Amino acid sequence: MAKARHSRFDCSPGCSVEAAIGLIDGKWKSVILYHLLSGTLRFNEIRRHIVNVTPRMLTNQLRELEADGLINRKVYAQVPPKVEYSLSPLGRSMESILLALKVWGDENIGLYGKPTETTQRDHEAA
Amino acid sequence: MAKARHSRFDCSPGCSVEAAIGLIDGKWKSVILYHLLSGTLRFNEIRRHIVNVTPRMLTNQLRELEADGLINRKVYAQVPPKVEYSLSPLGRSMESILLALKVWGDENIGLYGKPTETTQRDHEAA
DNA sequence: CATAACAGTATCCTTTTCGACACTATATGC
DNA sequence: GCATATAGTGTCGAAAAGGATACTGTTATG
Repeated sequence: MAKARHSRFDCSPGCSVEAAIGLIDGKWKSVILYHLLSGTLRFNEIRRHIVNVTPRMLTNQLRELEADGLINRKVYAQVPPKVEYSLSPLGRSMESILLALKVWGDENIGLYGKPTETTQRDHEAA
Repeated sequence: MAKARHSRFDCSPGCSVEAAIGLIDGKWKSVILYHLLSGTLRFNEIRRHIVNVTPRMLTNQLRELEADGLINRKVYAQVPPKVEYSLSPLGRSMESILLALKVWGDENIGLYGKPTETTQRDHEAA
């Protein structure tokens, strides 16, 4: 977001759904938020939690989350630098959504990133 | 999805969150699913619900949703053609997520597509 | 003296996404 | 005989997103 991929809000009434996911799409945003649910983290701590994220992308995603008011960034005037990221109250208010996504994902998604065949059969059978 | 923008699943344990939103990101997917919550719709009915979507994009998004097993596509051997789209059981299982996104969006997002100032203050005040 | 840790930047490049626009075939209604 | 509705497809191009790699300055540690 912040440069709004989902930015046409004249599509009532589904638009608020779009707008909401617009804030958490972007390759790494939801994972970042998910990890911050457990508490404040420093830049490199997040990096270690999320393998494969480059510093450039991490900065980028964190800045967008901050711009959207979902996280707080606290800089300590130290050297070497210390920067802490934490959920803002607004970010915290997404907790139930993030947890719902996690539960759904755990139940329905295989390691290859697609709903599993068996899952689909389970649902068909139901 | 289907060509997996969110496709690195070695990032345990937040990866299932990513995987789940990976299925519903893509410019129009969540809105489509949201509208299908109310029942089966034909191609042009969806088009009318979602202003601004081009037929090309709508086809594209519907095919990906179908490939991911979230919706069913039923073609009637008629002319002029008749094609009905409906949620699969797997798609239906996302209902609570979609509704949660809608509620959150309604509460926190202004018409410009960003969290409202007042909303952020409300949360700060809380 | 050299190295590691911190929190990033800068530059370049490729891939993906999205939108505009034109076009298809057939049957029905006027 | 012409327009309209159906459910799309095809091509093109612009813009955005994302990845690779190298680099910054300072301090503590060995």
